[in-house]
Amino acid sequence: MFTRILTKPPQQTSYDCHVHLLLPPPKPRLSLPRHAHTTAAKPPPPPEPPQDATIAKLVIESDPLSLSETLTNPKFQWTPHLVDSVLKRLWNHGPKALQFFKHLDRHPVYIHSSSSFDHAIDIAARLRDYKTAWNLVHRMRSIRRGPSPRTFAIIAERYVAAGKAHRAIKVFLSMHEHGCRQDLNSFNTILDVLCKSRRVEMAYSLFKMLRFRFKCDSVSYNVIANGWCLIKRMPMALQVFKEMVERGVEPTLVTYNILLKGYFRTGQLNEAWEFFLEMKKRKCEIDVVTYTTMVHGFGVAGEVKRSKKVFDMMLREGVVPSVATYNALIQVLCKKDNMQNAVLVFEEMVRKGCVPNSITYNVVIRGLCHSGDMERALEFMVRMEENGGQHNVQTYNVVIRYFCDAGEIGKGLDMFEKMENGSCLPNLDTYNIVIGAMFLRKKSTDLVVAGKLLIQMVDRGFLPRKFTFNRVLNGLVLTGNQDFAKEILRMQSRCGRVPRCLRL
DNA sequence: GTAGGGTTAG
Repeated sequence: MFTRILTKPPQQTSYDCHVHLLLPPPKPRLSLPRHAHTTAAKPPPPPEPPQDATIAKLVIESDPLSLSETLTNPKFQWTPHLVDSVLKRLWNHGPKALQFFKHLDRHPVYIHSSSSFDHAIDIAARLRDYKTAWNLVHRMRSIRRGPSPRTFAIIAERYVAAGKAHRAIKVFLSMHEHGCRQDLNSFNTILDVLCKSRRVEMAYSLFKMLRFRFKCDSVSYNVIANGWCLIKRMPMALQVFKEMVERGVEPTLVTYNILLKGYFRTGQLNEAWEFFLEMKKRKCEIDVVTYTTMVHGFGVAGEVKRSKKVFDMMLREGVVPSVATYNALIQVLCKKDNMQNAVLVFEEMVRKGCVPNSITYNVVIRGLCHSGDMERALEFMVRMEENGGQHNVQTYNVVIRYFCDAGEIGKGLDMFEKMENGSCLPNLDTYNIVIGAMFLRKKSTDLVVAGKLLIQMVDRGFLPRKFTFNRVLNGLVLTGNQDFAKEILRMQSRCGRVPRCLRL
């Protein structure tokens, strides 16, 4: 059945309206106004200062060869903040982001700030282009803009994420060779990077090896205890807590909150409650984080009543709920109660003057999508924008996913298209969702779109999984698109570890 | 931006 449909010749279908999106990028539409050519009689009004979104779009659409010239146009008033914003906008188009950074680095007057260097290094390392990353480190040193401990934390984090935890530790140990001092803060940071990436054993060994050299403090112990909690090894977390007390380092409220969260993570609700009571008994100054942990912990475990009780207790005790507290409660109601109540709490927080953030909106939108109410989900998307919250990639991913799951592929693709226009670039998840959806309708033309999306994502510095490549290749071969399949096969062999497009 | 709470699905 499947192959019979797919071997039919491609037909013109309604989705063709989306295809233009996936064709080679259009010629730059954003050209600079040419005031120089206007008659001298009336000087034109001063042009609007270019915003980061406009610049990001310009960078994406412009030819790399003319980019340098474009960026040196005196119209652009470069500031570190503007450059950082543009880099953030281009986060999901790493090669273009680096192109932008490198071209602007040749600007006759403007000099990149250390924070822009850090962003660029982060982007290069995320693309696993370590050569570029280190070149940038040397460049920033040569113009005395760093590198800072922050720079090394970024590089270490990227190495760990790429499965190179040992390189990360080497980076930390060699910081001083790059003119950056090792201190307790940077030690705590490397421990945290390892722990957050679940390399807790390694962090603990490093900690035991160097704890006297750096005179470890409560932060170091908290980082390690939190690491054990993250991988649900409460006995180890408690042991670290014990060691801490034995060595005369005073546990803080942060320590208690970490352990409390650990009990919830491991599903030990009674222990969590006992621990909370103990905290109260010891006159520990319980704060909003403690309560948020409880509201979330009980709620996601299905104990909605207890979750609400804790929320009320918090109000009685005069602790003011934060956005995170409301987000926790709303999420709990979305998942374990019903959407009416979740929306009621949303309205209540607004009434009380607590401003919902993008996480709040995304939680509500996801809940509405999940309950099948796409219409209200879209209403909340509008509301989000009206209240100054920009849709982020998570917002789009949720809505696109649910449209596709509901079989409304066209609406999903419309949303995907809207993202590009609204200056929110798709990330790896988005591509996986949309490419996956191209197999649902069993249409031969959908597979061509899948192929084009695959090429686009590689161009933008994402490495698709082997599974994705094979799936698209098989689909194209089965539908008689041999030539296109060959093109994708060539791309696959080219893209290896570092995408070709990175070589500037 | 040295540590703790809130967005991912099945």
